Amino acid sequence: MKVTSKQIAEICGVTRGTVDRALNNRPGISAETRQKIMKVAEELGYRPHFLAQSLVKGETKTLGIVLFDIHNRIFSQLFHSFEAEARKQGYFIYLVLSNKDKELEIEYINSLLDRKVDGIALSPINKGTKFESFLNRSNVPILSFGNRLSARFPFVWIDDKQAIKEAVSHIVSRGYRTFIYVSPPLRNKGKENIYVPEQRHKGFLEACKALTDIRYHVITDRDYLMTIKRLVNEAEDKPAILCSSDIYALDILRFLKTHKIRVPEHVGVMGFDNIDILNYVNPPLTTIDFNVDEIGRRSAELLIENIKGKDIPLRTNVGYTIIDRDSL
Amino acid sequence: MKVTSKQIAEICGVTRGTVDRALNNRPGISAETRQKIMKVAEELGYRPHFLAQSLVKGETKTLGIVLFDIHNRIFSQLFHSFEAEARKQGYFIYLVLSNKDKELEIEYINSLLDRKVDGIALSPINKGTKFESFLNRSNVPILSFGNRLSARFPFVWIDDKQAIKEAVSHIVSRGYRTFIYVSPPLRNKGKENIYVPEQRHKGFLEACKALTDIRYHVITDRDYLMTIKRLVNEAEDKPAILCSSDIYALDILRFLKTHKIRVPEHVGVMGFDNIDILNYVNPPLTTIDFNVDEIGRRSAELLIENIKGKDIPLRTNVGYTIIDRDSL
DNA sequence: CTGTTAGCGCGTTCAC
DNA sequence: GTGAACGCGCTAACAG
Repeated sequence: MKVTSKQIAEICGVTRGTVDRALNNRPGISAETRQKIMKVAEELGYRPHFLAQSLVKGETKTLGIVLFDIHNRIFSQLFHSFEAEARKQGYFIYLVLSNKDKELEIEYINSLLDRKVDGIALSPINKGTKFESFLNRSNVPILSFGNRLSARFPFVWIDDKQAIKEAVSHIVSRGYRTFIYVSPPLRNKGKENIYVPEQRHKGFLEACKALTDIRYHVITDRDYLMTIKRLVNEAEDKPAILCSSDIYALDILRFLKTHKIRVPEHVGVMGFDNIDILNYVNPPLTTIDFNVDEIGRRSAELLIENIKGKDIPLRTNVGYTIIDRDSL
Repeated sequence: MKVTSKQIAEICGVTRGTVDRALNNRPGISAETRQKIMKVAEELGYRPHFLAQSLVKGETKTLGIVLFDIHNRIFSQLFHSFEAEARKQGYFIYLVLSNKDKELEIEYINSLLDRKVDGIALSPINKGTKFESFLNRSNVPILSFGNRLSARFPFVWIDDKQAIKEAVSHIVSRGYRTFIYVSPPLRNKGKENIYVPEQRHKGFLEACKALTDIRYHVITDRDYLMTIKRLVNEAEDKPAILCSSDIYALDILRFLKTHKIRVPEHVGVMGFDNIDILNYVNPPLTTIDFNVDEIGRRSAELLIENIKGKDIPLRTNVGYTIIDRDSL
């Protein structure tokens, strides 16, 4: 079943060196013996032993990708385009899921390194200098997306801060003057890598502070729905609820519906991410779309370039667009 | 940076054989030298070279999983539990996406075999004896889910046929007598592996034929929405639309809403799969839930058992439940 | 042109 | 207890 180059050598009455020259069409071999070897190899269905090749070449043509969440559509979509691009270039992918477990993430990265991946793409949940020096010791190219590490690691994502600012402008242009901003908890700031929600939050604050005649609230509670209800009731004019991700917006839309609060008549809602299920939601949600496929593709592309020794940009932003629908 | 057992041997003034005995705590070594070696290994941050180990051991502790679709929530969820179980047992996963491309699927499987994975979990898009003899030549355990191969390959899934039959009973118990069944195209039957839609379709037909005083239509067109509209208009009594998957149901709900056809007042709708986004849809969709996590977990578990030489069942069904909501 | 040799890093007999 | 030697399957540099 498993035929080796040694066997082919014996059958052809030559040595493995010669077989190798034929198989990898290298110079220094007569057309005649080459043909013969190729024919035998073909007949026997010879396939090189990838591990043995990797061992001697020092490269595995394998990438590791570490995600903290696969249920989030963004990441499964991102994986899809990452994998497609990597495959085109002959790379296979180990996909590992850290589930936002910081220790597991480190354990996984160690295992990937043990397995000699040529590079790692990472949506990190760890942060800080200790973690980064751990990464630096690895000696393989590492690229990040989603949450960011320090400027030393190439990062592919969108400009969250700017995007939120534009969202605020957009909402203001719709006539709103009262904002409710919904974000995941931000208190783990020191411990966990929550770059994305932080950036979006900062963007929101900066946008508001640059405006006059604006009221705004930031909600980061776990049971944010009750807080929202209270704020909506207390509001003097029609408020806009800006969500740091569509998932919150969906939850809120459902909640408002059960409480007979109408969107956009009584309150405006805007999301972020444009996850595909928005197609089936009512009312159609205004949100921010960004090119996830591009993030995946570029990440693979850049990581591989880096593996091949090229310098790559430390920051790559992909585009985004406000998708104007009926919830504002 | 990369420290080998050879280096440790030199430092400790012993040979690699001895180092190996210490590292893999095997007998035949004095406690003293063992301690010394372990200490040095620790200090140098020694990590065994996984490829070299794999090469000599003949196992890679790596599984391949081939999916034809990652955008389908079912599969990303399935991967999640598959990976978690595999990880517990020390396996890493190559995730490859065939995108329903039959040739790509074969190419991928070949590459996985080249890379000496210990086993493959497959949601096949190919079918037939030729494909299966190709798989058989591989000599590694192969397990399937989703679409099925012949009885020679272990299969982990649900009993689609029985589930649909129960769905029909459920709908009948709600008083419906007219059915519209929506399925993906079935004409590729000979070429492509469409086991799941076939089984569900068969189940539907069998259920209907066992009943009297029942009218039913099966729709497999690409633009099924127009057909549905026509059928709903022509129906003498209130029809139930049974969908072979939730995605159709969502599309249909949206379509009906834009045409002012009310659910369930004018027409009933039922889905299949209970994808998580149903939480945000209105009206809440009646559907069939099945234990996807269990499929992923069991698949990994069984595949690994098989790798270890155990016999495993050729068919494993996980449970399902009808989720009764408000669309019927 | 082809054969020989020496690794890649590790596991596993054998002797001593 | 420890060392020496061979093999996993392949690549590559050096002779001839």
